Parts: sequence; structure tokens; C-alpha cells
Amino acid sequence: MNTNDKMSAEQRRKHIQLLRSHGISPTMQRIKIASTILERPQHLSADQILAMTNTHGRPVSKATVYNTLGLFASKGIIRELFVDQDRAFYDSSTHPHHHFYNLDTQEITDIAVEAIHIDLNAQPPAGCEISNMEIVIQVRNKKDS
Amino acid sequence: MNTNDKMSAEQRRKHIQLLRSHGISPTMQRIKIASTILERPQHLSADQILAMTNTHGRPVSKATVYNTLGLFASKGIIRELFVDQDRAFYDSSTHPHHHFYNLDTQEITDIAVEAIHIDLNAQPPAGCEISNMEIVIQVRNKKDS
DNA sequence: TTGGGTGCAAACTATTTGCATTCGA
DNA sequence: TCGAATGCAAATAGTTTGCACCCAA
Repeated sequence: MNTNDKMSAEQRRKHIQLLRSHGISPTMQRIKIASTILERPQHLSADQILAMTNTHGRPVSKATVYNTLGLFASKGIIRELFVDQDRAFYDSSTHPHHHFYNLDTQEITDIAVEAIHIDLNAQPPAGCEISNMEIVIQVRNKKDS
Repeated sequence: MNTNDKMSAEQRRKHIQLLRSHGISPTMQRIKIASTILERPQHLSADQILAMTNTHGRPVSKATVYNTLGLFASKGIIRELFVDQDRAFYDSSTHPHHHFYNLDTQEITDIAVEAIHIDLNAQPPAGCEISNMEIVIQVRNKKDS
């Protein structure tokens, strides 16, 4: 058993703990998907996660990946990002922060929560309350000029 | 010919002018779709527009409605809103403003541009420039308590 | 044994593409 | 006449649903 194997085994245990502590029973598929996302801080789309998860071992179906990501997000293990019309993205960091979203490359970059100050002088519509004040600032590659 | 018919004819002429002035040739389908959206300030999804357009006269296909909305948006007649993961919305007002988006009802409400002041202390990623700073604030119906 | 939990094939929905038809020069 | 513009059926991509299977009580 080499160092990498030890790391993986430790990570695996950590992820199982994490799932349990959020009330999710740690099945094979869920552990694989958790490992893919939580390996490091990152922003990934569902198919990126599907592809990365299925580079090794027994493949997990598309439906399971989608459903599992929804489950993880609803339990607060990861965060679902609303940055793109077409695809959902998932953020392995759940602490509050904002994002730049590059429309040309689909890349997501963090903005520290302290770096944006918002002054809102409008009331939500009657009978509503604010659910989410995360800001996405769309950027594009600079044109060569 | 009653008052309503006169109104419609006037509106129709105005819409044809508008299309021409934006470099769009005013076909039957486009005039019908323009009439649906521009009748009054509103926020509509593509199928709402499809359904409203096809309540009368010769029906316009789904594909044409989608493509036409994209065309109108790219020419600046209407504005495409990125408020919901699942569907695009189109705003008949193109002047800059922000939005509340009700996740429970899919209703969109305007926020005057002066009502939000944003202080951004972060640089866009290298090689990028900000493309769009329109803010969407997600709201939910207040729970009865 | 049974009932909720799990995973996935198939279905569904929003949107885009490819192409036959039409139009304007 | 001919190339570009137009409209739409069919294809696609992302996501959700419905159901067979499994496992703990």
C-alpha cells in the first residue's frame, strides 16, 4: 500500500463520515461522487462530475449523478450555483461568497463575500422574503484591440 | 372597423417600423411575436409567448418562436433575462434595471437601477472584462407563521 | 415479510440544428 | 436566376420521473 492509497482510504473515511453526519446513507455511488467533488475546492457541472466519476471503477449512471448532486445540495454538503442558463454548476465550497462567470469559457471564479457591498433600497414584492443574495457577475474574454 | 381594430392596426404599423429600424425584415411570424411581447411591459417565458401568440390566427411553430426571441434579443428589441435555471425569460423593457425573481411562482418584478448600489472591490479574472452587472435577487413566498 | 430507500432506463422539456422553401436583388 | 434569409420538423442536451430491486426492521 503506497502513500496515495493511504490518502484515498483516509479521504474515503472522511467522506463517509460527512455523508452520515448530514443524514445521507453512504452508498458506493454517493461515496464515489462525493470523492470527485470534494477532492478540492472547485466548480463543476453535472456532466463534468459524471465524466470524472466514471474514469475509474464501476460506472455510475447519469440519473444517479444528477439526483445525488441534488441530494447533496439540499443537505448542504455542496452548493448549487445559478450561473448559467443551460447547466447547473456545483460548488464544493459552501461558505457564502459570490462569483464571476466567464460566458466564453464557462469558468467560475470566486469573489470573497467582503469584496461586494450591496445597498438595496427596494422591498421584496408583497408576501415575499429574500431567499438568496448571491451575486453572479458575468464576464467575457477581452477582445484583442 | 371599431376602436380596437384601429388600435391594432396602429400597433402593427409601429411594430413593423420597430423591426425595420433594427434591421429585421418584418415577416408575419415576427410581427405576431413582436405584438405579443411588446403589447405592454412584461416578463414572459418562451412558451408563454408561444401560447399567447397562437391563441389567434395562423399558428407559429415553437422553433420559430425560440429563434425569433433570440433574434429580437440580439438586436436589442427585447432583453433576455437569466433568472431561472430551466427557462429563459424575455423582458419587453430594455432599459437597465434589476429584478426580483420569485422561485415559488416564477414571477419577475423590476427593481429600479437606482435602488441598488453595488460596491465591487474585486478585479475580474485576468483577460476578462465585466459584461453584465444585472442583479437577480431570488425571493420566496413568506411562510405563514 | 414488508416498506421506505436507492439506482437507473426511459421519458420529458427547453432549446438548437439542418434543411427545404421563399424572397429580394 | 441565385444566394441569403426564413420557418419549422426533427434532433439534441440537460434533467426528472417511475419503477424494479434491495435492505433493514
